[in-house]
Amino acid sequence: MMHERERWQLILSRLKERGIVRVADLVGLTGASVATLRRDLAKLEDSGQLRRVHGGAESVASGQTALTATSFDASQTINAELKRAVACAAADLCEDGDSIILNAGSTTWFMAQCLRGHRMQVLTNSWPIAQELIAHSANRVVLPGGELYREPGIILSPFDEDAIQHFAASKMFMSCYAITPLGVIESDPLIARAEAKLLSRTENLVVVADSSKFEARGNMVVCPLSRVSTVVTDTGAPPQMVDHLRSVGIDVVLADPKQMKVLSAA
Amino acid sequence: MMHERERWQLILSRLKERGIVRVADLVGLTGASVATLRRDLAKLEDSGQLRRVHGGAESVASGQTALTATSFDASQTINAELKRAVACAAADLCEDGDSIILNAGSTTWFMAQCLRGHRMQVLTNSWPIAQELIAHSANRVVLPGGELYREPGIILSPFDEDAIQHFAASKMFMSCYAITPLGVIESDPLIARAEAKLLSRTENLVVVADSSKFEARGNMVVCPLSRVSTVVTDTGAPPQMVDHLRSVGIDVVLADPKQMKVLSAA
DNA sequence: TCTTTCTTGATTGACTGTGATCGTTTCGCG
DNA sequence: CGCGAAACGATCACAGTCAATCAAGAAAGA
Repeated sequence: MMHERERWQLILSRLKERGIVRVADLVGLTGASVATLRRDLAKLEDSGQLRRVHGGAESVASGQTALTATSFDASQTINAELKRAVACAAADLCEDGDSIILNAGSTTWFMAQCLRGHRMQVLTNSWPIAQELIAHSANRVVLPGGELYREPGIILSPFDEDAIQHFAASKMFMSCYAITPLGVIESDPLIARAEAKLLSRTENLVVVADSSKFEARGNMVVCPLSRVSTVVTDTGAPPQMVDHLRSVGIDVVLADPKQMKVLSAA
Repeated sequence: MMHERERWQLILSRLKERGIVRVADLVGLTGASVATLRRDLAKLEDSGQLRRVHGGAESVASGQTALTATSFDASQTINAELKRAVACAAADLCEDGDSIILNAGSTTWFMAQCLRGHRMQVLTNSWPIAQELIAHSANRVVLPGGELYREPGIILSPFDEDAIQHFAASKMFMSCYAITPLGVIESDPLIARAEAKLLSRTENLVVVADSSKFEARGNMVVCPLSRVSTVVTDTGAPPQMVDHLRSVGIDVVLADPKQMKVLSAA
């Protein structure tokens, strides 16, 4: 006999994977009866952890917010090796005593893991990054005000007044949806706005983007390339794109995922 | 025969491995009787090290960091029963759709646990409360901007500009250091200031304070009693203090820790 | 040694979660 | 539009679990 909470965990994890579950599937998955599973779904809906639909339940995240951002755990698995290498190389650009900004993103989250030994001031609008830094590093953490969106773990605010207007950073490390000759691209207007707001607190923008980010996609331009000081990517980046970036005066750092260390810096 | 502490260690380590333990499992694991193990679980829950559920107990930090555990171990052990009763009674004052404020405090943290079924907007400057609400409830969470202080898990900012200036709450629930005829008392000036700032976003102040909070101590007055609408405390509160609060027009709710439900409301 | 206190284990009645069975509602297809 | 199949909510009986109580044993102190 499986415990109630175990079933809940199982249901929620399955829901996270697929976005929707059917009661019949859950019967096979948990071994419980349909009546019990219906009760489970009712309770989980009461506590807001899913939304029931006819035939099963769907993830509450998909319909709850207007954000198009993907769930954090999901994006974490895509190109994890590349992102880790890029994050590691970016972390090498930091020094103790710096004040830096990390926007919400999987690459910056990997970067936060590389900052365990550092002692800096870090401004971030990402809940998981703040969590990582507070729990496992000596860095000071500053947060912007706003609503905490559950599923992407991002703090967003529609207002301009904010305590972070008093924050001055030596560098901002920005993870993005894509980077093209038009500039740094995001897919969601609210997120783009939040990143632009963070960007106003520094003059030095370091874009961290693994080589898959050089495809043109997305539609919200956060800032033009002229605003970018440095791009940290991996050795798989398209050479003509690297050349172009360098031709407009951007430092490009290429991290080798095999060696997990910096190979070249323009 | 196994010693009490050995069992506790065993229970907690098992809880760390899996996210959940059943009483029946523990019988086989420790050799003790179910009655003893129930008592163990009750004690461990009182000290905040796990959460009892029907059939056993689950990890209090499912997917969370050690932050909540470390920051609340100290205050959680003090009057946990009273605080839980007070928190539960205070949660009954909330309705779905409300916008409320919870300041950082152990009583308000217990209260957050009572809000699992609710659907409200909650503004809080407490990291562990935000964590609890995001992970286990359907409530929306709003955070003020500022620095996140590690050990108490509080977000503080020396500046006035903040996105929360756009927040309007129907109620604020305030946990405090003490409450005296002079008003609501805190021990730290920075915390007092943060609470005063939160307080400015609502007209309705509900102070949640177990009966031990009526001793005069501390030195920072957050606000006078005239600002207080309601006090939620337990049946152990000094009668003359209850009378005095009522004489100045404050609603007093007395929660009975034995029955875990509201007995009287003035 | 005797007493006091604490811990333990068994018993009781009440409660909760579970699964099966109803009748009803909803969905999908012709 | 109407029909059948599937899904749903309500209800009931059963099993497992819970809190309270009491008695027995162990540990600590006088």
